[in-house]
Order: sequence, then C-alpha cells, then structure tokens
Amino acid sequence: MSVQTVPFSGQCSDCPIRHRAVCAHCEIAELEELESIKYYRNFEAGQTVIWSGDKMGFVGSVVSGIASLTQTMEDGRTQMVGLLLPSDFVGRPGREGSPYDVIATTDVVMCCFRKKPFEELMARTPHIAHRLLQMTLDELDAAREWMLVLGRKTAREKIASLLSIIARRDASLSPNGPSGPKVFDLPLTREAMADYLGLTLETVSRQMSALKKDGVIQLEGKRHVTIPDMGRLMEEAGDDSDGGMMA
Amino acid sequence: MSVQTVPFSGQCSDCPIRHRAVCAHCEIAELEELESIKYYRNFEAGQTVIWSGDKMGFVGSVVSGIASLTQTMEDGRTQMVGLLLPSDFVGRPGREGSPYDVIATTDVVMCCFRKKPFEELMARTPHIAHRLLQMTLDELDAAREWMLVLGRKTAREKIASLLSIIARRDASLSPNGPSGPKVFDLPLTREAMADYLGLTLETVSRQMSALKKDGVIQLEGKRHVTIPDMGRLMEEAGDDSDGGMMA
DNA sequence: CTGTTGCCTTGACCCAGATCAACTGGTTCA
DNA sequence: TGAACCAGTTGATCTGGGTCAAGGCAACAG
Repeated sequence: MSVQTVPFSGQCSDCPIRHRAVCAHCEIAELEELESIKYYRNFEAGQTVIWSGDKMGFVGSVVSGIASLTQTMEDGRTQMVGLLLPSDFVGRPGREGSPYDVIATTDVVMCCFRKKPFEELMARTPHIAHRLLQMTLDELDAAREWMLVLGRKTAREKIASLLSIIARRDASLSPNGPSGPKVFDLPLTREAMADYLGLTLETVSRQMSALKKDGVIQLEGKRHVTIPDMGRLMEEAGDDSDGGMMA
Repeated sequence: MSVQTVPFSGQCSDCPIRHRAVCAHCEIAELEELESIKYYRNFEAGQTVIWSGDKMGFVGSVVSGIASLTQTMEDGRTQMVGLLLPSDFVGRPGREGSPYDVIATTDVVMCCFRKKPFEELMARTPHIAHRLLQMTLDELDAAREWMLVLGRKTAREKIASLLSIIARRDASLSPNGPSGPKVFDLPLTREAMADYLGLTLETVSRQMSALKKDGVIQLEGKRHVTIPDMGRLMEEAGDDSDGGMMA
C-alpha cells in the first residue's frame, strides 16, 4: 500500500539497470536525450500495467520488481508468456498495442518514455536500435527455450527448470559466486508458477513438496528457497547439467 | 533427389520474397550491395541446415520451402520451436552459433550472406537493421502465441491451431479470398506435427481423424486438406472465432 | 480470541493423452 | 512378383497430471 518511489537519485548515471537496459550502449549525449524524455511510474503488486489490446502510449524498462506477460483465453485458461525482470523492456516501437496483458507481479518501478519521442530518438540513434535488437533476440531465445519446457517436460522437470532460471538470474545480480548453494525468495505465488509452467497450482504444490522431500531444494516457509546443489537441480530440470561453465 | 535450382532469374528485383524478407525496405543501391554478397544454397528435405551449437558462417532468408527450428533433449525428446517459411530469416547477426537445429522440412532454397559482410552492411544500413528488428518482434509474438498453445490447449485445439496457422499464411500467399474454403497440402509429417505441438504422432493421427469425422476438415490422402469453414476451425482452436476481420 | 481471507498443502478419484502393438496401403528396389 | 520400408491409422491399456474437495496456517480486523 505504501507508495514506492524511485529507489535512487533518478539520474541515468546512477541507474541500477544503466548497463543492461535499452540504454546500455548509449553515450553521454544520447543518455542526456533519453533523460530528458523519461519519467518514472510505480505499480503495485497485482496491478495491470497494460491491458491486452489497449493502445500503449509509452514504452519503458523495468527498473525494479517483476512483471509478467500473460495471455488469457475466453474461458479463463491463462498462460504466462514472459517474465519481465529489472532491465527488461516493455512495449514495441512501431506497434499500436500489446498482444498480452502486462501485470506487476511484485511492486514495480518502470522507467518510461512516451512512445512517439522514443521512436524518433531510436530512428536517429543506432545504439538504441541495436541494443533493442539484441534484447529482442535474447527474449526470442528465452521464449523458445520455454517452448521446450512447456511442450516436452514433465511437471517435476518444469518446476526444476523454473527454479533454476530464477536461481541463475538471481545469482547474476547478487553476491556469492556461481557455484555453492543458492538462496532466494520466490517472487511468484504457486498460481503464478502454474500459469508460467502450464500446470495447475495443485501440481505445482505437490512437485515442490516432492523436490523438498528428495532434498533437491530446501524450503523455509512457502517462498524462501535454498538450492544446496545447483548441478543436481539442473539434472532434475533435464538440462545438460554443466551449465556452460567448466573447471 | 533432383537438385533444385534457383526458381527465378536470381536477381533481387525478381525475387519472390523481395518485399517480405530482411531486404524488404532496401533501396536500389542497398539492394545492389546485398546482391553483391549473396549466394544461393539448396537443401534437400530432411537435410540439416545448421546443427545446434555449431558456429554459423552465414545468415540468410528462406526463399522457398519450409524449414524448422528444433530443440532436442539428451534423451531424445524433441520440440520444434519455430517454422521457417519463405521470407523468414535464419541466423543471428552478432551471435556465434545457433541454439537449435535448423532442418529442411521440404526441399529448401536459401538466399545466404556470409555473416561478416552482412553484419558490416547492417551496421551502416538502418533499413536492414530496422526490418530485422520488425521481423524479430513478429517471431517473438508468434513464439509467445505458441506458448499458449503448448501450455494450455487440448490435443484437438492444438491440431486446429496448427491447421489454422498453416491455412491462414497459405491464404496470404495464394488466390481465393480470405473467406471461403481453404485448400492446401500439409507440409509436415504427422511426426513433425507432433514435435511442433508437444504431442505424440499417434495422438496427432487420432485427432486428425476426429476432426475429419466431425466435418471440421476434409482429407484427401494423408496430406491434402480442405477447410470448408474457417470460422469453425478457429472455434475448435479455442481462438476468438472472428479472426480480426469484421463485416 | 475469534472469524475471515489468502495462500498453500494434501488426499481421492478420473481422464486425456502416452505407450505399446498390430495392421494398412503406397513406393522403391531387386 | 514380392520383400522391405515408409508414413499413417487404429486398438488396448496405462499413467501423469487434472479435478474436486477438505483442511492447514499466517495475517489481519473486529
């Protein structure tokens, strides 16, 4: 309920996502231009940022918090089609509306640009256009990796896949090196996990319990997760256990 | 077995995908530059265009035929994560290798560019970079739409979704208007359909038979499909039956 | 301290789709 | 002429995960 405020000076140079967002490759002058058209918006957990089909007046980056992209069928079945983490971009230069709902999963701070000025700026700033292409290609790869999860993995593998994704990206932001136990708080409810994984929340709950019983994860409360052995978790996910890092 | 050859003069100006591929927005001068670094390659049905993980020396566009992007787990489970139709782009400027296998589903002709020269050209040709961004965004939307199919639809709905996708894009290329019966040949085996839909080929076969029995589709042989009522098919797919076109 | 609400867990049962297996018809090759 | 081989169909059976239903537990309001 408390109104969140921008969690830093508000200057691009101090911005926590400065080197990962659309603006990552910008030079000082370009950054100043961006700075002049940007503004911040706060969204509370559960709030809808953009409704599917609505025209979108702005684009922007997630500064903090987590949002989700969700598709819904007429009969209520829903599928989350993307997780937006800090530095991820929302909206499409050159598109009217969003094809999915964008929903704040936790409290979210976004760095927004009105669409028109941003598009104009992008047209004459290859650094931005190029970075956006890179980011879009990354998202496409992530979406396709997720298609394998949705289409071919068992419930247990799906849960393990989700946990390993969250653990890995969390690790990339936080301390303690790549190996060793990982600890984090799940930012998603069981229902949100189910929507992401194409499962029911009961199955999610059961498989979480099973992974706990088998010692793959430890749970403290409902959300606080410890992964004693990341390699083990990756095996459970059905991925190559060597996550690309060799001795 | 017959060696396919380029099915037209080989000049960009005559190219069947001239106005839909990466080069769509190029001006004459830019097109000439592209022309000077392009070459054609033919692949037979079943042939692997690129192996997952291999470094890729080229990028390019599908000129004719159909290719698929496929991911495989160690135990052999496979998921098709994309269908490449004429005008679709293969490869990533700025990436070493492909994260998935690219396999020719039918005989395929590709218009290729060696990666390095293409990247250099792209860097100084915003028309190409911009078009590539557009196309990537489209692919991302398609991938996300497919996530809903994989995660939440029943086998029958999945088949109907696939058929309606093929029918719609076929219709956009061929005669007879948007409404009225659609007729086409399935470019995929039952197994390829199963890999795309996250099903087994037996289930695909059964659901095809069921849709035929219920009059949603007509089958002549195994592959030749007639859709008497597109609206009906869209309902079966669980999509909004109005495909965006209103009276 | 008690009722309510939201999130989660657990159990019992069921069914869509997987698995295993037999069979059809077309095509190629000898 | 027929053996071998595909791609596809169809049947019988099994099972992972969905569905339905009953709590548990923490947070909060009255």
